[in-house]
Amino acid sequence: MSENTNFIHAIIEKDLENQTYGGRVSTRFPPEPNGYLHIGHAKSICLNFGTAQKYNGQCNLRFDDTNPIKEDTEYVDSIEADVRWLGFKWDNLFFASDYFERMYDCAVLLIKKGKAYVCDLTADEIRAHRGTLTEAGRKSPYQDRSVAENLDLFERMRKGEFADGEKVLRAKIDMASPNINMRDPVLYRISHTDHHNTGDQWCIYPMYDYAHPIEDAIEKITHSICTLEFEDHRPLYDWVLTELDWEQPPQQIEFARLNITNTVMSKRYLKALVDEGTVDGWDDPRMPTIAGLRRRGYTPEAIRDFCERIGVAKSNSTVEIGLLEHCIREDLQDKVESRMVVLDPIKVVITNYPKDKTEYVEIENSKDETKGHRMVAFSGELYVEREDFMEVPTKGYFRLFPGNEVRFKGAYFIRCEEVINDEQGNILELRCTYDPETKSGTGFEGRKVKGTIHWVDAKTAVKISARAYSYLMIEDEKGENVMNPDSIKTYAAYAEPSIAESKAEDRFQFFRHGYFIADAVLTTKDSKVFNRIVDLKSSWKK
RNA sequence: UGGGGCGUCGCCAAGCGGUAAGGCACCGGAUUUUGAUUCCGGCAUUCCCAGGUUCGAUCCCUGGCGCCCCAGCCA
Repeated sequence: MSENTNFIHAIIEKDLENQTYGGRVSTRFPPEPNGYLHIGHAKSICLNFGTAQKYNGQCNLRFDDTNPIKEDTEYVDSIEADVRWLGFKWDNLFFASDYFERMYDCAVLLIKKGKAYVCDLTADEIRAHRGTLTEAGRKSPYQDRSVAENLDLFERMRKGEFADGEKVLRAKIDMASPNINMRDPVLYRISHTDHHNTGDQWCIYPMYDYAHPIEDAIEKITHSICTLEFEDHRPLYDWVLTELDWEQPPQQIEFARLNITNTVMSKRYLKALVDEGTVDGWDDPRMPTIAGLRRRGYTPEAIRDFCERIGVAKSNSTVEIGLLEHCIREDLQDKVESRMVVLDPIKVVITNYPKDKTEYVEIENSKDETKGHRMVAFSGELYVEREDFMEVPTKGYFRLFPGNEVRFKGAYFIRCEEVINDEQGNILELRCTYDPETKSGTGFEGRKVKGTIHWVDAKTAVKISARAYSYLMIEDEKGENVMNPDSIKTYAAYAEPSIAESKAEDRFQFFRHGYFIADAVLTTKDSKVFNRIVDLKSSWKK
């Protein structure tokens, strides 16, 4: 699959060479089901599944559902669908919550070893005892409880004898550690909350730092790949597995999470956009979610290619959104057909074309000859793109302007003879003439024109409401991402009739507008000039 | 001046002591029935800075500087 290698592959190859895990490679993608997956997760998905594939290993999809307050089955369903859509198959699907009993047993073991204790301090008190970045913490007054008492208390915690926040189970490590994560971290908290998977079976839930290494170990994961912010947690990850005497413990490896210009990746922020109704939902085409990108017309291939190109390293970086756009253009380039759509129309009347006549001209569906041709209606009344005409051309402009002749794609040379304006000077229509000699395909060589433009026949065109999407976020003067007030634009557009026959997943290329898919659509050729995505959904579907 | 990371072209990113890959962007030029695509060509004497070791350093050492992360009973 991938040609590129990264530092994680290097670690794995060394482990393979040393037979660290008996030649096994096993990874996992462990999302918490508290939101939809976004492009940042795609990087992790491609890394984990891709790495497993590369070394003939295994990769599990595991829901890290240890905090019932934030989790929901809606999210697990969407996550499964998105991973599958991206083109990956998990070897096993697990829920961290399925290991709760086993985790409980491990906690009991730690207590028996004198490595964990029940603490009655309140959250605030624990914080106060933890010390600061530069000062050591103080030990909890409950740190020296007997094993028997801890065992009893922990069991009663599980039985529901205490209220939320009344007690926690803590690891007994080192309150003076320069690494704050090692200052007797909380292992279990009490939360009388129903869990999406275990219902009301539990009222104590394990913390990430305690649960994750056990989850990995149970699944015999060899390389537990996560993001940079967990680097400081690694000593705790290792501590848990060491105290539990796990053989061939997995190793945690961290990489830099993905940042993209003009894009906010924070799940908290994205959820707020959805909850406040700022966007239509998690799958709004402007969202950086997998579901949003899918509606916007992105293909799994393009997203995977993007993840391959950005690489994997440990330095914080921000990839330009242009690279993602390049990937979708390149992918669609040779697998999609072209259609003519005029987003912002100007009427063109061809004065010397026979009244009431309609002829059909042949236009190729793609540069790829195997995709065939179609017949498109052409008559004396047409629409062309407003930006394909300039009443007063700038230097170098070679599309339509008074006195200039251009080719109408697949049809004739057309010359603009006259501009009809209203009192305000707005262009109402263009009076043009055509030259019958110049019909496409006849081999006319008499003269050349510099420009070719697309058009749509006025009588047969279907009227569509096209939605054009721009970036959801833009940078302000300080370089901070802020909401783009013009992230969406609607056009009363015209399209050739064949568009109306396309299906929800069909994608097309619009001349000079980029690409679109039926249910959403498209990205543009040049994001600086034609930065739009067209959503045809609302219009032609009904 | 607690600890953990990171600093190679505008943006990503290889490189791991032997004399700076690749991609995106950008700039030329050729083809072109859409100023697109395709196609050729250009684009870091230099790797955060300063010393040192070495025949030789982006890679090793020392000292600076800059940026990111950590004080949730979130993940």
